[in-house]
Amino acid sequence: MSCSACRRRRWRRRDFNCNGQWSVVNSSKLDGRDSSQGERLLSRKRKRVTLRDVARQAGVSPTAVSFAYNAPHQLSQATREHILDTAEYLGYQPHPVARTLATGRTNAIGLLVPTSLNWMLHDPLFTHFLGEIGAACDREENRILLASMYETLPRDLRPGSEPVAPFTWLSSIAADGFLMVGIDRSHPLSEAVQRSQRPIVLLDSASDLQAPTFNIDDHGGAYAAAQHLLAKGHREFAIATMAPRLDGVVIPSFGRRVKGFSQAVEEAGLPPSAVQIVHARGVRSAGHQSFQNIWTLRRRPTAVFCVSDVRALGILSGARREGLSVPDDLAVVGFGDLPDARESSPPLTSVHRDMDSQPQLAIRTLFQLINEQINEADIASPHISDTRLVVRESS
Amino acid sequence: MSCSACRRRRWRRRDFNCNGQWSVVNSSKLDGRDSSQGERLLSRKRKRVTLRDVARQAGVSPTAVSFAYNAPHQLSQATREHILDTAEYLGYQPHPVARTLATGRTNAIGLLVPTSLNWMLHDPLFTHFLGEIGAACDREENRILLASMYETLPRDLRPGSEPVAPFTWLSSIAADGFLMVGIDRSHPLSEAVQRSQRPIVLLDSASDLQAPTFNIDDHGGAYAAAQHLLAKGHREFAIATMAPRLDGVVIPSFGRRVKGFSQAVEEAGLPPSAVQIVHARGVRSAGHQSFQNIWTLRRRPTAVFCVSDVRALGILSGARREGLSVPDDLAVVGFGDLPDARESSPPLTSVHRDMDSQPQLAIRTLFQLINEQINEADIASPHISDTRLVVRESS
DNA sequence: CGCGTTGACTAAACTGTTTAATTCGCCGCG
DNA sequence: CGCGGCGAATTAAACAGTTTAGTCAACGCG
Repeated sequence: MSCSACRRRRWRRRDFNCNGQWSVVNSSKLDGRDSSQGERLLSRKRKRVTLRDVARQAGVSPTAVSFAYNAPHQLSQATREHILDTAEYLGYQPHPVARTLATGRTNAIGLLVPTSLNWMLHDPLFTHFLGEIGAACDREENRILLASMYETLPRDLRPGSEPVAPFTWLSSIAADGFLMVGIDRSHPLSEAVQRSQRPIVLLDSASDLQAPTFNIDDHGGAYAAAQHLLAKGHREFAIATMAPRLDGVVIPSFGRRVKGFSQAVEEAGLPPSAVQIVHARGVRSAGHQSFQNIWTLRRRPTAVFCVSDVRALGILSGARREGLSVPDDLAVVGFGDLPDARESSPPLTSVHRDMDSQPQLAIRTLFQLINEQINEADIASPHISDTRLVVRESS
Repeated sequence: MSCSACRRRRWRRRDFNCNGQWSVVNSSKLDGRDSSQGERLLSRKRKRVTLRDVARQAGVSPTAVSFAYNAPHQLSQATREHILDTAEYLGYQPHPVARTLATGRTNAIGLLVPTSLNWMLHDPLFTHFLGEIGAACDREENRILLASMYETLPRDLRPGSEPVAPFTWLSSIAADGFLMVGIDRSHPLSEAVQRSQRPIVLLDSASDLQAPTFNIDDHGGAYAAAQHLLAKGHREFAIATMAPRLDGVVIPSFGRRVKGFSQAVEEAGLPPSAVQIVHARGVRSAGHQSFQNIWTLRRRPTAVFCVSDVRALGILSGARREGLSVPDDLAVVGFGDLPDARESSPPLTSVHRDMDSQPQLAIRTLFQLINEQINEADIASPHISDTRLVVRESS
């Protein structure tokens, strides 16, 4: 356990003797740990061990310590080991933030969502995206910084507490690039994010930002759903969607779906009143709420189109609870074709979208932008992937 | 649009004239934006506008610029507005990392998981936790930094690529505190995290760390499940759990559940061979896999206990696909009592755990530690909340 | 008139790393 | 013996903010 470097070289700092020091360390390792824990409980503010402390103790320059970790070939083997030993002895922990400041890399990507985190994380589609993004981050040894843009909405859109200023908000997001999911062009923060000069990729959004965009054919999928229901003879429809601006958040893909469905109905020669739109906030709970709203409409629809599968599944279970028969009393069509849609009773008719490759493409593009392997200009945008209706027993 | 401050006061820097400057800005605002975008496409490395640039341009000290944002009352109204105008004009964006370095706050909490992010994010229980944590972060205006400890596992545990050194790993996690979920004491990184001197809270873990721990009564819940099945007359059991160390990760709560179940069976006087353990990797897919594994056992069990509900639900659908009757051909009991457990067909018997208050308590404790409102020593630990068996039709 | 106070603002130190440029000694070579 | 080159380690300058301890002038007051 003696420090080989010390035998071969005299370090500047005379009072540091490897052999002596190490014998002390070895004998009191456990006690040392315990006592430091005690101190820690007394005061968290204990001065942190910095790279400079290690350098001083080891009798080398700070640069040498940095090299010991980041550029081993710049140092002789002996010095390197001596430094690492010293660092271990002092309990040195590098400061992530300082390192980031100097290198310019945070090794994190910012995942920005328009709603509250709570809301988004209860949406199975989003958590599925998160899984795909996680897989990519696993590969790149990056982290996900999950941040909600909800707090920054002005007071009139989001009743409640004061909005967080874009300045304050952005200046606390340390990420190398941003993946924005479900962002509408009306969002007051999107321009600020763009100005931050970091790479951005958009997913399921509507935006004027100069950034690669990955969407799906919301309009076409919803249009097909309406055609299907019209062919089945339905003439009275409901669309179940999110509370519009009630929470201040606009999810653009939902809007496109509503438009697509309505357009098909209109083109079939039916009056606009044939489509009634019901709103419900929440995610998981929105289904039940939506069902109530539909069932208490004066003109009861015979078919309901939901902007997401979670809502549709909730309506199914609401209908079951009410003793209704799906599809005879009410036909239900969802959007997204979650795995659960196949397993529900009855199995849910839904607009299928590719849940995997779209986010994969987006996150890969983001990493390529961050690593400067590609240029924004190289990307044909927006990238729109197909949707198709999968008919099952619920319609 | 003229700068009121300029009218009242002469700024040191003579070549900055608010009125003149502003007229230029106004007339070329769009062009300016466009050309800057062009530049940006050419080189991302364009020098960033710093606080010092703003100070120079505005003819004030850097301190004043900082005050303009962070301590407005220290400055006269006029100066403050002048600075903000100048900052806006230059397109100043504060640097999150520099700010963090100086203040010592990242406004992010590190959520550390033992598996790959991909794995964890497909687990509905975990994403539910994530939702609760997200809600707390919404309130505290914090972000979630999602980081996987999987990469740091040594090669012999995790075949594949080289492990990331704890040093490197930790030095890229910029968080004010850590919430660790499902961490086993055997994990090589947990000690390193503790040494980072930042607050830690553990959830569903097994650990020697000096940190508040929030667990549930895994052993008791599994024990009750076994008793229930024994009372129903079952004598041949299977336990469906995760691949043990095959992916190198040990989830301690799963282990406790296996132990609890086995112990009850043993205490009933049955031989150890009455409990066969089947392993499956994956999360969502693990259910189907588990079912296959169970159904091909030489001695077929009549009842299966799953360490999680996802697995149990997968087994249900596997059995359905095979044309089996649950519970007649195979009784199924899950653990966790997810909302989906009530909706499955047949509804799933499961060990109920409180999914909400446990993570809420954990995250609240973490924020209190970070804000130094409480001390580690104040917390009675480990905190263990009750579980209870909810019997439904699957058993 | 001298003294203490207040308001507005600044200089300098501080946060903890990385990295480009440089020095220093040593070795081999012409 | 001088010189080029090399390996090892150092110096100093970033990185981009915050914060402490002031300075300085104006002001009120006894």
